[in-house]
Amino acid sequence: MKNRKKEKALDIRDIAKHAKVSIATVSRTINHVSTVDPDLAKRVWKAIDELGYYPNTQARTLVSGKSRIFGLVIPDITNPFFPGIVQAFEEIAIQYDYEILLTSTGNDQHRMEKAIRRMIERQVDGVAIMTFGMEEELLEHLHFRKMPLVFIDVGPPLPLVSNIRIQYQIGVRQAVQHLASHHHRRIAFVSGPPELKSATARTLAFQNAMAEKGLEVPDGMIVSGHHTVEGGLAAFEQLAARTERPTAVMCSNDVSAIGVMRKAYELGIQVPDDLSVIGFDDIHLAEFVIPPLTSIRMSQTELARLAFHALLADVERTSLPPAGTEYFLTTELVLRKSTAPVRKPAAEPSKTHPF
Amino acid sequence: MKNRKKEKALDIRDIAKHAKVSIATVSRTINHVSTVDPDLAKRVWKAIDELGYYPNTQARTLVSGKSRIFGLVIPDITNPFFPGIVQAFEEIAIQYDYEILLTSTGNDQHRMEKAIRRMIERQVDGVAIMTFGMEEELLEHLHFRKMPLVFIDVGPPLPLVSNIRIQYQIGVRQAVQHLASHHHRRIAFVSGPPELKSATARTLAFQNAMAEKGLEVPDGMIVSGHHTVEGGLAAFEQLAARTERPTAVMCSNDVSAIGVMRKAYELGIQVPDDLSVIGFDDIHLAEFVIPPLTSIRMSQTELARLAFHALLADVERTSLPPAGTEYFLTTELVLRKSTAPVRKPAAEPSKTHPF
DNA sequence: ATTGTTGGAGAAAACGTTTACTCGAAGAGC
DNA sequence: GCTCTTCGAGTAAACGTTTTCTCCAACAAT
Repeated sequence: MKNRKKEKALDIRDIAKHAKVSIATVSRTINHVSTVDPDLAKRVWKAIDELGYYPNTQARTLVSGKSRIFGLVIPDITNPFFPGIVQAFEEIAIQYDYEILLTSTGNDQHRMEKAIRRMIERQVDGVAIMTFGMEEELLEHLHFRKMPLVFIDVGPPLPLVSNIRIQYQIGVRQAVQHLASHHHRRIAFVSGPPELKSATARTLAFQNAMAEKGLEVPDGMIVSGHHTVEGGLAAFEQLAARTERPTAVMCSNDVSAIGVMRKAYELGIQVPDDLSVIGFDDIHLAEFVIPPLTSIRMSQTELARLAFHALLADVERTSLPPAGTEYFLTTELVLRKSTAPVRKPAAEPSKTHPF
Repeated sequence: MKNRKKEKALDIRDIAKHAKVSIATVSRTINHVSTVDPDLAKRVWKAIDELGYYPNTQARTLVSGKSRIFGLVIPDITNPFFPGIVQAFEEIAIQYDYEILLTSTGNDQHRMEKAIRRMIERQVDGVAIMTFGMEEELLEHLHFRKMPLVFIDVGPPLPLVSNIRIQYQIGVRQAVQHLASHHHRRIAFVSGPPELKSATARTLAFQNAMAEKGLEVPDGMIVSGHHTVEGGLAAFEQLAARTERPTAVMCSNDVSAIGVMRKAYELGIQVPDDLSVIGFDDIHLAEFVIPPLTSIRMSQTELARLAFHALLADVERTSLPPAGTEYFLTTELVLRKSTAPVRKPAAEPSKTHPF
């Protein structure tokens, strides 16, 4: 009869009894309410320590209505860009005593919906979404529950949701400028998956920048790399088969850039001498691939920081700025060794080290 | 007076009222208890759907005592090996309706303890730990609460905790054999952080394999790469400065191998012609770096699967195997292009493409 | 017909907290 | 010295579920 499955974990009541105070006092002590007598508090802490008590967050959440959990939805944890963000997000969350419920959707609409549903059921206090493509109905549910929301990159223009807008145009313009100044004219673009809004935004930025420079983008010079290494591989294979091969290719993210570099290498095309490559995201590894990859950088730390604070501002309504704010994140070109001036087509094969 | 902060989310009571049944029936319906009348169940589901009800997991957990959350502790999410595991773990967790509380400790003892504490407070049903170095006291708390535990790689030999033992010796032996058959004698090892048990286990496996082959490992031929690119960089710089430079280097993980390849490149040392490099982990990217990295593979999917099932077996005591089981995961060498036969030291510089 | 069984639905008691609310003691003002 | 505040601790009522228990109806067996 006394033999339950588990020994039944320690209660706030056990602490109260042991410290000879009421449970309310224990609760107040734990929550650092100032009105509790220092002597009593000391007794409580002592009891907590001696007995090895851990408060039950679930019970806490149930009554307080705040779970101190933020959901974080990313498309693909396997793409090194996102772990960087997750890490930064976690670091700041810990500081503020928040927990993260992470989910990697693989760009799958259905999994994303499941994830959001689970997050609601777990009573998250808010969710940051890095991947767009969400059903109206789900969004309505979220909205109906007044769930604090922040969309990173490209979100829907809804009244109360915050957005972090990444200013692609800046970095892309710098990149095109850089390439153009090195006499590149035939510049290809390896885009992301077409259903991903942030990918199409990057593509658009590229097209605009090219137009600004008066450069043409012939048909077939924009091809999807699906934001994966394999995608990059396939994309460049396609590009390389053209009669008029591009002298430079910009990629919608770094891992697909790694893919095109690799395919170029396989085909005996030297980067950067025969082909300039520019990535996007500036993942940590970009600096260390061979040759080091020139990339368009956006700060993962800053992105995470903005997202977290947007959420926080929304849940603690007191602090500014209000929900529905737009935040902006700039991008910039960081030059490394994967680009070079365009060469005369008929030149002899290059020597060895590109740097 | 009626104006609460939020509209107060839907209740199980609202559903009961709307479907004209008792809350017990609603609960039973949701939990698929077979005894509920199909007609009533239909009414309940209809109400749930119409009203857009999401059950409150926190309340559920509170009474049932099961949170359906597993903690997952990894050392560094920034190292691509771990995202692979996280992804596999998440996939299988979702299948079983479990949630993951992920934490990346950065090999920091203190952060790890905090993480574990938070996990206990969140009432996780078990935790998988991929990084060892834990205070006795914390372990005792865990043990005291009968928390299901699985250590991945190198865990403490405790009665009721499961362990997944990775059989390094196999892959390492293959690697040394491979190198030896290509006439390498001076083989260096870039190890991981010395405080990481799994890193020292790999180092030990290397030493044993070398001894088996009758190969010497002179002082200074084992140097720490800290399992990071930067560490690999520094490690090889040190190695390259030796009068007797190694002709091959094995690394305790892939990212440090990427570091040594990069440093070699900087120094004008060709991989694989002048230097053979073998990594460890076989991350996805290993196949795509230049040259493709030969590595010692262990299946991330399998690792995650084993860990999850170990935990699951422990929480649902019915199913075998029991808690405290040891699982084994093999490793194997996967050959790519970063190794080659040792060359005569005085040979001329290599041509260009290694493959 | 009467009594047992069975099966399924509802009532009510947990689960471990926070948070009004209550209440007594101590200090201030007259 | 008496009432009026103020302050801090304890009591009790939530929070949204699951789950045990109770109860009633229906059906089987005598």
